[in-house]
Amino acid sequence: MGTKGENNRTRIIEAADQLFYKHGYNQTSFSDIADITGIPRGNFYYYFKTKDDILAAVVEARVRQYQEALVSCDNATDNPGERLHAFIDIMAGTENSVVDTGCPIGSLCVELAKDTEALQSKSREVFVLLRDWMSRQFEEIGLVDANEKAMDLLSRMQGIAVIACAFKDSAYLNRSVGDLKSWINSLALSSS
Amino acid sequence: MGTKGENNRTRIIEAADQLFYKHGYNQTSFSDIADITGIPRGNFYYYFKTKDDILAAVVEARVRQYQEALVSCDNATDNPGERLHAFIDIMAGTENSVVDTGCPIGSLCVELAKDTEALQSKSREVFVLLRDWMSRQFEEIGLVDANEKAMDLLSRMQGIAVIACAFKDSAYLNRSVGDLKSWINSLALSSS
DNA sequence: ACATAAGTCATACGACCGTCTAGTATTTCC
DNA sequence: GGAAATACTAGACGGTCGTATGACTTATGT
Repeated sequence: MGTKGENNRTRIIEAADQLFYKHGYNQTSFSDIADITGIPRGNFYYYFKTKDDILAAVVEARVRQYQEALVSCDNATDNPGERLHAFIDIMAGTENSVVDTGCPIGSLCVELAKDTEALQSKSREVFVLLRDWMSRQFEEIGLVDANEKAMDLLSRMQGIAVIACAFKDSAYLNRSVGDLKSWINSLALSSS
Repeated sequence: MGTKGENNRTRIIEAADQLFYKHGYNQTSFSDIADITGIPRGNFYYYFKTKDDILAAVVEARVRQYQEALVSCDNATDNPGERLHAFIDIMAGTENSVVDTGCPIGSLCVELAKDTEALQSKSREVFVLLRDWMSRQFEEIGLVDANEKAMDLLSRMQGIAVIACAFKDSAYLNRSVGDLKSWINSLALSSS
């Protein structure tokens, strides 16, 4: 495949990524993507056979992107608690987007839970990546129920995103991010 | 307005309520509602001028329904902690639906956050009702930050719903409901 | 009883959806 | 330098969407 082909493909994925987040998967049309990229609507079929294929490519791009983010959390410090803090700060850093539109991962999963099972399990892949990484951090802290704590952390972050978005309340988001970090600190203390 | 007219109107709202939950607002068409109710699609315009009007009616119906549920929580016991437990049990009682489709309130709010502001603030009304009621319970417990605790409880319930739904994990939901009740108990203890 | 309104219905509109195809450029390689 | 493969384009298809309208039927009030 030539460079131009790869380039167009990538631009479609990037535009779709934004739009799936800002307007949802079902509410994003090929025309919307065409308007942003300048690539005519009719020839998306050349790059992707179906809209579902675009979703799969977007999810795979997000997985790669979060993998990189987790690596930089890993490199930032040797302390697993601080690593988790660093990850939480990623969400806090996108405060405005979260309040406007919710969590990109969570909102996609919830939307696709109302669609086909195939789309749903695809969208779950990002959550699985995060959960496994979080579980590894809690393990390193020394918790026996690391996997459960990972689910809890994921859950609390999702709850914060939903409520901050529903109430358009960034003050709540910031307070809760602080609470979350304190919770992690208390877990680290109690296991040492 | 005659009784037959009211009857059809109500049947439309009830069918829309189900469908907005199971398939989402945007993914529910007038045809879908027509198929369930048997009322011809073209005919909806008589009862509701726009689709947004149907949403407003559905949200108002949900507010009334939750108001009744909260009254029955109020009547069940004088202990505010137990009242909160009773409310949590409502979610636990719909376990299968939550795992399949998520929280009816939260998923609607997140979906409509990607639409117009008008739809968004309408859908928020249910959350406001619950938050205020929860806040009153925490006040009665004796907490000075009752409103913040109400937001936290709402948030944790939403997080549980999102994660249980995304991972299709009802075991996680049940464990977390238990954790939530313990958390409420510990709040009640620490303030007495 | 009859006029007026409320309720019901079938049909159609224009717009947009995701998908597909037939054809045109462009590159690759013998 | 010409053929074969690859990259790209534009237009059109059948379908469904939310909305609107005009006519028909039933109920209401006098």
